[in-house]
Amino acid sequence: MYKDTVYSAFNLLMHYPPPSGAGQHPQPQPPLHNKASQPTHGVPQLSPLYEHFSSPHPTPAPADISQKQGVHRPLQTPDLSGFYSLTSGSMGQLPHTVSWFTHPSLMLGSGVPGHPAAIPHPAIVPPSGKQELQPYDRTLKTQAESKAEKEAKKPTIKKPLNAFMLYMKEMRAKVIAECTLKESAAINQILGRRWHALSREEQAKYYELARKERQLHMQLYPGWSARDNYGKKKRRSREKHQESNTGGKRNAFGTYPEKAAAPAPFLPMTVL
DNA sequence: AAACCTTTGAAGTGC
DNA sequence: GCACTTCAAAGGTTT
Repeated sequence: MYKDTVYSAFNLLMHYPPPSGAGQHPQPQPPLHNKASQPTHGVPQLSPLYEHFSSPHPTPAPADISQKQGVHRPLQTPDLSGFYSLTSGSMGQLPHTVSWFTHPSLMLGSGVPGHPAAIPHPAIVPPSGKQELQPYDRTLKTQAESKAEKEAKKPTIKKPLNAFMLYMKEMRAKVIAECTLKESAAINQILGRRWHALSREEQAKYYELARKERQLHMQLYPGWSARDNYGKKKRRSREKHQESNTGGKRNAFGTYPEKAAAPAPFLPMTVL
């Protein structure tokens, strides 16, 4: 049950209280994304991403990576999720592997014109692994159906991760290890609280990293829009969620985070 | 099997 | 310009 995990997670939350006082949370950075200012031509300049965060063990440049069969590079498996992640860097130092593992251009995967190699990147995911239609029914399909099918088969270019998503990727394992929880919904609640507990400077690092990720994403996929992925997830009816309107900001599922994040009312005082 | 849950932030839509 | 919606990740849970 979600309640159970949320309640157990609450104990952990108590160790990471948000800054006292409403409105004391670090405010999101001003929009860093300036579409008009982004270059839309030429070879993407990748170096800033690798230079931004210093590391005692510098990550090889992408060109080097593409040639080496290094330990970090999974050549056989298409599932790169483990590599598409911030490494186990501490809060004070962002991992240096973020960008070249994160970014599609560096994975030389499909969807990157000019790259003959075919190492897929998590941001470029194949359509659902459903079986292809057999030849016999091809003649029965209309042109519109064929077109729609073709469209559905296109690999999906995922949205670049925002600052909080990058933070979650880095910290998830740590939180899981601390609280033994695995359920993402509960973990994410904890991460949300910790995110608010970060100083402005600490958050700024993730905002900057996210900005660079967006910038590189735009350079690689000039015509890409978040809209391209709209409607790819089927959703069940959300009507049941909308009745509990508290006036707060509603999330994607029609629920209200402020309400959901409230501590369990019947927690034993001993754990508080 | 696929959506849901849960978080924040970016970006899209509609008025 | 504002309010609302969708999707990014993740993995256990629910439908």
